[in-house]
Amino acid sequence: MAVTADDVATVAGVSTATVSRAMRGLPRVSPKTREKILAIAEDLGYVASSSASGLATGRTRTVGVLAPYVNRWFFSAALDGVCQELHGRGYNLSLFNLGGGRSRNRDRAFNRTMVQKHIDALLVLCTPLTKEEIKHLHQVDMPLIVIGGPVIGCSSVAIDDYAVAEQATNHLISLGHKDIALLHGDDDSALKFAVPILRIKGFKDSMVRAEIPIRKQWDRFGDFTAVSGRRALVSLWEQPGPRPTAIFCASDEMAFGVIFEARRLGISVPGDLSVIGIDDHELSEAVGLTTIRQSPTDQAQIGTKMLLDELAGHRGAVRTVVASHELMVRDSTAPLQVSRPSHARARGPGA
Amino acid sequence: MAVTADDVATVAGVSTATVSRAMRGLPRVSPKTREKILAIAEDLGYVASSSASGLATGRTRTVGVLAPYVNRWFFSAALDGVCQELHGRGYNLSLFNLGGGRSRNRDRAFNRTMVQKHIDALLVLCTPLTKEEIKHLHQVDMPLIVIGGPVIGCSSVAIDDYAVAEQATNHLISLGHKDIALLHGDDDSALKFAVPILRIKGFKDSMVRAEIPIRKQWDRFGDFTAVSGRRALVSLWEQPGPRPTAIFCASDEMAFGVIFEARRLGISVPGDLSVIGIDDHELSEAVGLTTIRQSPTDQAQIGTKMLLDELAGHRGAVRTVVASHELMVRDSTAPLQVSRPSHARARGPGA
DNA sequence: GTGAAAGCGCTAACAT
DNA sequence: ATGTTAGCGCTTTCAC
Repeated sequence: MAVTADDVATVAGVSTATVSRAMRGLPRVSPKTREKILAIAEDLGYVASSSASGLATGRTRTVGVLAPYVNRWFFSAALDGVCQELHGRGYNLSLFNLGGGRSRNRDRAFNRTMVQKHIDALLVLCTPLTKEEIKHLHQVDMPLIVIGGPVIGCSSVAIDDYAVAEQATNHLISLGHKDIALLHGDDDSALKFAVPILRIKGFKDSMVRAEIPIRKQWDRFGDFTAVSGRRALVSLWEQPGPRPTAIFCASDEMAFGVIFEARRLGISVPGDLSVIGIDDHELSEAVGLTTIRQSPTDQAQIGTKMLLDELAGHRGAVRTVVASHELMVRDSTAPLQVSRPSHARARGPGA
Repeated sequence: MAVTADDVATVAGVSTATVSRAMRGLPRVSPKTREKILAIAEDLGYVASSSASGLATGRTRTVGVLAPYVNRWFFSAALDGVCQELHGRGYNLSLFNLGGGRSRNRDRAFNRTMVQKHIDALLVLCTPLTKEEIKHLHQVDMPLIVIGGPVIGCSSVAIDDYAVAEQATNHLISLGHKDIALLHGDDDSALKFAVPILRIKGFKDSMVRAEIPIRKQWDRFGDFTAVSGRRALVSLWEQPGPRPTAIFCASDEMAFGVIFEARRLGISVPGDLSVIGIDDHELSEAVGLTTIRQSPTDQAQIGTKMLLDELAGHRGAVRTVVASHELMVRDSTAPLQVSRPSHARARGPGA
């Protein structure tokens, strides 16, 4: 089990200092000795203890990732981006999951503790943070980047959520729609997470600019899941009065829910209802969902690279970057049918 | 930055040993002293260096997770399970992503190196491993568990993939289907991963037992993604000759692809084609997909618990467990229509 | 180019 | 109940 640098040194007939230098590719070791040491290390299965070198150098070669979820589209895609970048650079990844809805405060403090003295840099994935938490993060003096949403006082890599929502809404408007419902996400209202708010604002401003009235009765809350999308459509269709001809969904997963439920209710998409999402989820193409593409993987990769560059000594490497987005027009949106039949049921599911 | 146990000790007027005991809740510290030390530590923002304590104890309080992907359903769900269990137990999670398809061998060796001297236990997520890799894992003498698939010589937590495939197939057969296509996953053939193979075998044995001929021309390969499901259906429908009335998909994501593409092609599900999957993906209910449910989250949680129990001194805690599964009948499967119209196109997408 | 020695910050016997 | 002391395994001056 415990094969140490001493063991290698003894076998090689050199000192541990030389072993250390040889293993890390430092100069001041003759090619011959290095080769010999490397061979012996390989042979003995020697791997430097990260605890020991961490203690000696003050560096753990580990980047921490703070995430509220790990199994939702944005977060798992971003995690993949982090892994990709960390890879060849020889860094480890330490994952801190805040556990989304469940177990709020106590665990958060716990995590703050765990983070310290353990990692060289921290990447925060689109987490709603309290003011106090932000303060704590700054106290821990290490490179820090936020992915997927702006946080005051922190550098971040994210799309311009306001512009994205605006563009999505304009797409609907340009197709002639005026009766547009809004399905917004708001899964952490207490913490005032910026992303849902920005998307709502983008939608509303766009409507106002086009002089289209926003109907409050077509406003629905979702939690970024497909299930909440289904619920929203049902409640929209159950309510008396006129019905929207289009719906702006703040995320693709909610848009999926709307589309799947529409099929059940016999509502034709895009015949009766145009649906647009935001994200370009991996299933969106297969579903034929019109959406605005963003790449959490790319964003996370960029953020990780900045962190690593900063650690490598490039001061100022970590900075705020606005990531790109792109409208993907597919089959779920269509021009408004001027004279369309009333929203009668067409047929049962799958018929 | 560097507030050490010494600092706390000095302020508190005690020795570092007492600080260490107090911080870790060990006995042999008077309640008064403990309280005082805890207060000062809190005040100074003291957190023990994990490198230092790791070096001193030989334990890092970190569990490693080895995964081929982090952004696919099974893996991200499992990761969530690991996080949940690790949480309150004060353990950290170190993530090693093998990077799925890209960059095969070199990186794998790299990871093996990183793993050692860094973690106390290892959880392997459903990874196709070479014989040599398995050998290496055993050499690293630490608790080890595999989630989601059997690996020779290792304890594992997984469903009985053979039985699951059998049950799914039997469901189709019991509905009267005889013309059943097979869409199997096989994303890592070179490494002979057991799961796809077991699922294929379960399907075939079930067919043979029911004395139903297996038609080779209805066999399709997929890679567990929706896109591959779409492709499979297209090629199935393009080919001349009779068409299947049902399709067994080795994963829900591939089944999604089949269903979405069916809609495009005007094939009614389940009218013309019954579709069954395996997994019970988070979107399956919304899609109305009949499937066999498994919970990677639960499996990972069980596996992690065993690992932690073993580390806590319960020898024999790590062992092989067969996880449960359950048939979820929804809207994508139906009894065979004895006299059905030919597979004519019904209408365009979304119409 | 290589070695000796002094830590890094903690833990764990052993004293007291 | 508390302090003293000796490492844990590596890195890093500083000599040679």
